[in-house]
Amino acid sequence: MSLTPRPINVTFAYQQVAEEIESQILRGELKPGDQLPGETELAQLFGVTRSTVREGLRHLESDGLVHRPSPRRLEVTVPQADQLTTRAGRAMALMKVTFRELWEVTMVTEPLAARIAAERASADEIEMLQGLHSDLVGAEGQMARTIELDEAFHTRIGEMGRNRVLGLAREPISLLLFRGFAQIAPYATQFYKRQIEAHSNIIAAMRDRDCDRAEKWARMHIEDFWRGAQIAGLEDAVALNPRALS
Amino acid sequence: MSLTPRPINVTFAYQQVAEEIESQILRGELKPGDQLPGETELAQLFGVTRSTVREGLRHLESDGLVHRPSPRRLEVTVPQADQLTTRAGRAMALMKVTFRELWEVTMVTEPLAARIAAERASADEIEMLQGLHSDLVGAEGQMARTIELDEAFHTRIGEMGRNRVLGLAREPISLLLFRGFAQIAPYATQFYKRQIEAHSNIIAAMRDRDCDRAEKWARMHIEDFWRGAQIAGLEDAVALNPRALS
DNA sequence: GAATGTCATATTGTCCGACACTAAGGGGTA
DNA sequence: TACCCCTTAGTGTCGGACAATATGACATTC
Repeated sequence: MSLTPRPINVTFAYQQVAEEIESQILRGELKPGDQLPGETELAQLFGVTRSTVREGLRHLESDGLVHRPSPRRLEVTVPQADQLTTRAGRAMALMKVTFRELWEVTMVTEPLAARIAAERASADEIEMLQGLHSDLVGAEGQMARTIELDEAFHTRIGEMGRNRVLGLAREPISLLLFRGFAQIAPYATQFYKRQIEAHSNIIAAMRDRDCDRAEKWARMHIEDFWRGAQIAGLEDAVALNPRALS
Repeated sequence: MSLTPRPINVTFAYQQVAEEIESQILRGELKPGDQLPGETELAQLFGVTRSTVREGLRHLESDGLVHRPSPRRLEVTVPQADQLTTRAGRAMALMKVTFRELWEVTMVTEPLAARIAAERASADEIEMLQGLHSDLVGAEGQMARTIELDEAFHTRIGEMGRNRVLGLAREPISLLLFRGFAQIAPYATQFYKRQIEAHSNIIAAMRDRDCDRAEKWARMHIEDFWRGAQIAGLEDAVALNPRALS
């Protein structure tokens, strides 16, 4: 006879506190913006000590489900995108993902981002993107600034399609991938120029609301990046931790 | 004159504890698997109380950077995929993303997953996938089980391409999207049959190592899903919280 | 009346000390 | 060696304490 291996897990008090509050948030009984009672009150509500409540709150805080605008206010909130980005990026860095893995996914996300951005971006947004691009052109030679602006360029496109799911999915990936720029540039002299050209073409396509063209140029842009990575011999190199730069 | 709005942030002791340990992990000084000192020792190391250390540890624990195999062991670990999935899924549910957003991204991730799976999966893995599919066929009529198996089918394909970045990116999305199955099936009678057919064709293409065909069928599969969603009027409906089912 | 300044209060961040429970390792026995 | 018992250290939880300070109420000034 086989005993079903159900991993029994003792749930400690602080976990139960966190789970209970989390559950109420997910069930919609607590809505983002709602303010929670003080720690002392929560403690007697749950029948535990304040220390225990605090540990549970740290958990929720780190999950991004609650946050403190000021030390005295504790309110429910929806997890912030940048928090998720940080976490996912950290995880990918720690699991030592390769540039190949990052690139394969980027090959489909960036073209999609460009396509829906071309379809939905406002004229103002396109102009802002043009501004960003101009800054990038002006920053030639300054590696750190170039990377920063390149990232910003792609992030903006990712936001312009008004698809939050895509935004969430592509951000940590592109952040890690485009950091590779620094390692590629020295090897491929034409590289920089072609990146600039691709950016220009993407913006032009967006101005014309030509989704197909925007998508195509984005794809070529990322393909180009890969060629650079190959020249630099980075295909199966481990992507750097974004944190390492800041 | 404009005052630069520098958001002053006091960092509390428990945050500093967490940040210090986190930083050492990210810098590689602490490697996954390493065991950390006890709370009491950490407390005197950092010059704070045990309570303070504990709050910091809860933070790291929730981040998935450390975990306790048993209450007595505290070791460094790389964030687990399912943890990230849960978090991202929760976030998307709370920000009330629509099926359209989920679908748009899925339209590029699943074809990619099928393509690289067809290229890299072992014969055994393809057989296991076939097994999963057979179970799915056998589960006709049982909605909950059908959804569960459908999710598993897609997850497996996502893993078979051996691209962890894709795995991380697509999992929370597909989880949320395929839950919509339950809402679609009642409206579209042909729907179920066509999903089954698509799955079969994907497996067949994988057997032939025909990447293009696998990709094509995956795309058609997801397009089909969208047609179903349109019939059910779900395009801009908010995706359900996965938690709501469990 | 609006803006500014003062003050009392409640709540947080941190500390200390304590205790029950149990996982882990040590030593003894078969 | 393999098994069992026992000691011990470390965790989870508790209760209480205190300084610092955000907050809202109130008083003052223009």
